[in-house]
Amino acid sequence: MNLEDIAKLAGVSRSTVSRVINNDPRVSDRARIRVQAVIAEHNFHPNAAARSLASRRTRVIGLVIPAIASKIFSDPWFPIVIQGCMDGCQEQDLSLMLLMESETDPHAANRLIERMLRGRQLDGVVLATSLADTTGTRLLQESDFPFVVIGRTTTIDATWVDIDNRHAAYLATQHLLSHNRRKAAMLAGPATLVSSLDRIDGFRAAASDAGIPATVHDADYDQRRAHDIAVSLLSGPDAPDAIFAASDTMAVGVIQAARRLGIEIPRSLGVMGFDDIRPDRTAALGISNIRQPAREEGRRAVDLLHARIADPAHPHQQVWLPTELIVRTSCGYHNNTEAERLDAGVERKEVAIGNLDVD
Amino acid sequence: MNLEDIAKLAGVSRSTVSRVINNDPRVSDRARIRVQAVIAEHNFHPNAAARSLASRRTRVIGLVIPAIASKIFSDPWFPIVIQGCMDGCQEQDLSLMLLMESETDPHAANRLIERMLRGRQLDGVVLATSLADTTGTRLLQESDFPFVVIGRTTTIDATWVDIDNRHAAYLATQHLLSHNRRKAAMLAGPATLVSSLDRIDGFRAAASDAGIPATVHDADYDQRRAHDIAVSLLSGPDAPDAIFAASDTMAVGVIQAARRLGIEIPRSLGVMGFDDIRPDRTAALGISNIRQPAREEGRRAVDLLHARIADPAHPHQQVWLPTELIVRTSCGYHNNTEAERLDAGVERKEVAIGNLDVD
DNA sequence: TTGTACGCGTTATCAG
DNA sequence: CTGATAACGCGTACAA
Repeated sequence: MNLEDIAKLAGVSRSTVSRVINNDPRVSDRARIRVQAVIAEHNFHPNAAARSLASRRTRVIGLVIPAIASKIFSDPWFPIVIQGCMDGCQEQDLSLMLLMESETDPHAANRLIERMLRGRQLDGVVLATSLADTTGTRLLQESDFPFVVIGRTTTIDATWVDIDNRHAAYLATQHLLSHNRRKAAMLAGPATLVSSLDRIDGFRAAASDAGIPATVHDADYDQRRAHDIAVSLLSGPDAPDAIFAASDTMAVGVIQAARRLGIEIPRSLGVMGFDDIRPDRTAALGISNIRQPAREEGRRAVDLLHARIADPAHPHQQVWLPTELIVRTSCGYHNNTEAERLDAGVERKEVAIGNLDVD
Repeated sequence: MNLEDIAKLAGVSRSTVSRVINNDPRVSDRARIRVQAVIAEHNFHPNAAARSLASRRTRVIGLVIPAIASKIFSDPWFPIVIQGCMDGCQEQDLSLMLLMESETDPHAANRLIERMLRGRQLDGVVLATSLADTTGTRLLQESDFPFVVIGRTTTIDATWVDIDNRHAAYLATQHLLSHNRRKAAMLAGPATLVSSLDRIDGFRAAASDAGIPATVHDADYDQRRAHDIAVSLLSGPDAPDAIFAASDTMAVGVIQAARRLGIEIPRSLGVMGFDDIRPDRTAALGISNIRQPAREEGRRAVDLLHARIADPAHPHQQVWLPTELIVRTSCGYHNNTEAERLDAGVERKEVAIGNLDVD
């Protein structure tokens, strides 16, 4: 069943049917109604391939997941971003294709992308995370292929959506150090991500402004590595009494380490997290952190991409999404009101008692 | 740039170029080499839409995520399955499209799928989880549209890949009850999933065979709900001394509850989990559980689908993937060797017994 | 082994 | 507002 068949049944030409399907206003109500009836009756759906062959549009966009993110895949952030992208696609009536770099063969990714681009399978792509190394992005840019990055770009002009990681990390660190801490450490994500660098930046600036010595350690967004590094730091000489983990996952690792070593949180050690993707968990552990609108990041990225596909000549847009400092108890108790609520053991919204159940 | 252009440059006809691209053996080496050179030189990639319009194949498959799974999305199982599907696609040179049911509008999903099917965007779909209610699947079946389910089907004949949830749950429960327990409870996933029902089945059978009273409670794969239910059970009269959580996430909720109530694990309470997607976490908490090959489930599903697309007439295939009982410490200490290792605080490998190789 | 010619199902252009 | 008709880029019988 195709346009021609529908046209015959409705007693009109193929063109008219096409116009009805594409909501072209130049159709009489009479014809439109007849055609719509036939379409509904036969549950007709136009052939996508023929459509995109003729229109040069596929209404499919890709979500490119860098190999590094495949670790992050087990991190809660990523699935939520996917969900956000799907939200956006649903709103814009687009389809979402998943493109993942192979962990083994780094070239496979570029070949895949190239095939997608030049084969015109996709109208555009969302890059799931902004990499410090933008050689991959260059290909897209030179081909004038529409793309949007989740995370700001540093070396090229592009359309992106991001949170202000530097500022957020600054505020987080400021809060972390607000209880007479002497020495700070940060467990950071991989330096290949712009977001990691920004968070490190914010941390360093805040520590410096507070006049507190600080060190940074790459824990690769891994709970276990965070745990191990924390154990090593906390049991070594001149141990830090404040640790900023660049993700909640890593913060949990720190808490596990503290427990193992019998270090009391927040009295002897302040811990700050990042993400708050699963508030139930972080709340249960009392982890103070920065809340990041992961789902909204995905949604907005798709929005921006859709706009960019519609008008590739439009200047690049940059969107900052807000974050929120969530104060719980892992950095210290902050006022009487809170302490009272805690003592009363009432249903604590964002406030948790010092009972740090390990994840 | 298209086939015609390449043909001209190579001094052959369009057909020959097409043959080269599709690895048709009926091409002279001389022509093949010339064509391949031109293709490489111009970095040519055939237009996907034109290809699928002519060949009636898209080389794209869909991964259908039921609305219920959107909660599961934050559960580690799901992202890993996606990864597995991508592995499979990479091997078979397919693309993966994500189809998610809307959480709000249940009909939107069917419309989406219908559009995909009848619009011939997809060669087939993988259904991410087997639902007890198969009305959605009927549509696919009646349309003779190739599909594979992750999770066995109960009311229809279909191709699927699954683990033996019932048997695994039976063994898990058996192990859980192997330390003089008096009363068992299970925190189950939603009854809309076949896997939930199977696990409940296995649990009930094992408890019954052991002559131990047992209750089942729906905790919806949610850590918080599991925690709350566990608190209520454990602080009520006639509290259970053995709890089987149908996911590790829920097991963590139980452990949190036990901690809060000062109940010692495993002495006063045995806890059993399921999944072992993140062995680092479960190992850190000492959770005994069933290990499920999530990534492999995704990969195999794609394999099966690919085969089914190639030969739709082939009888349905059913694949059982093996699980593994992972014994840690949350159900009790099992022998001196292990107890010693634990006391010595050495790195405990996991001890696996009853290795269930089914397949 | 190679080339010709037609068909795949739409969209888009243009004349009416 | 409507209907021919020409692309769109490729696969594939069929003929050579």
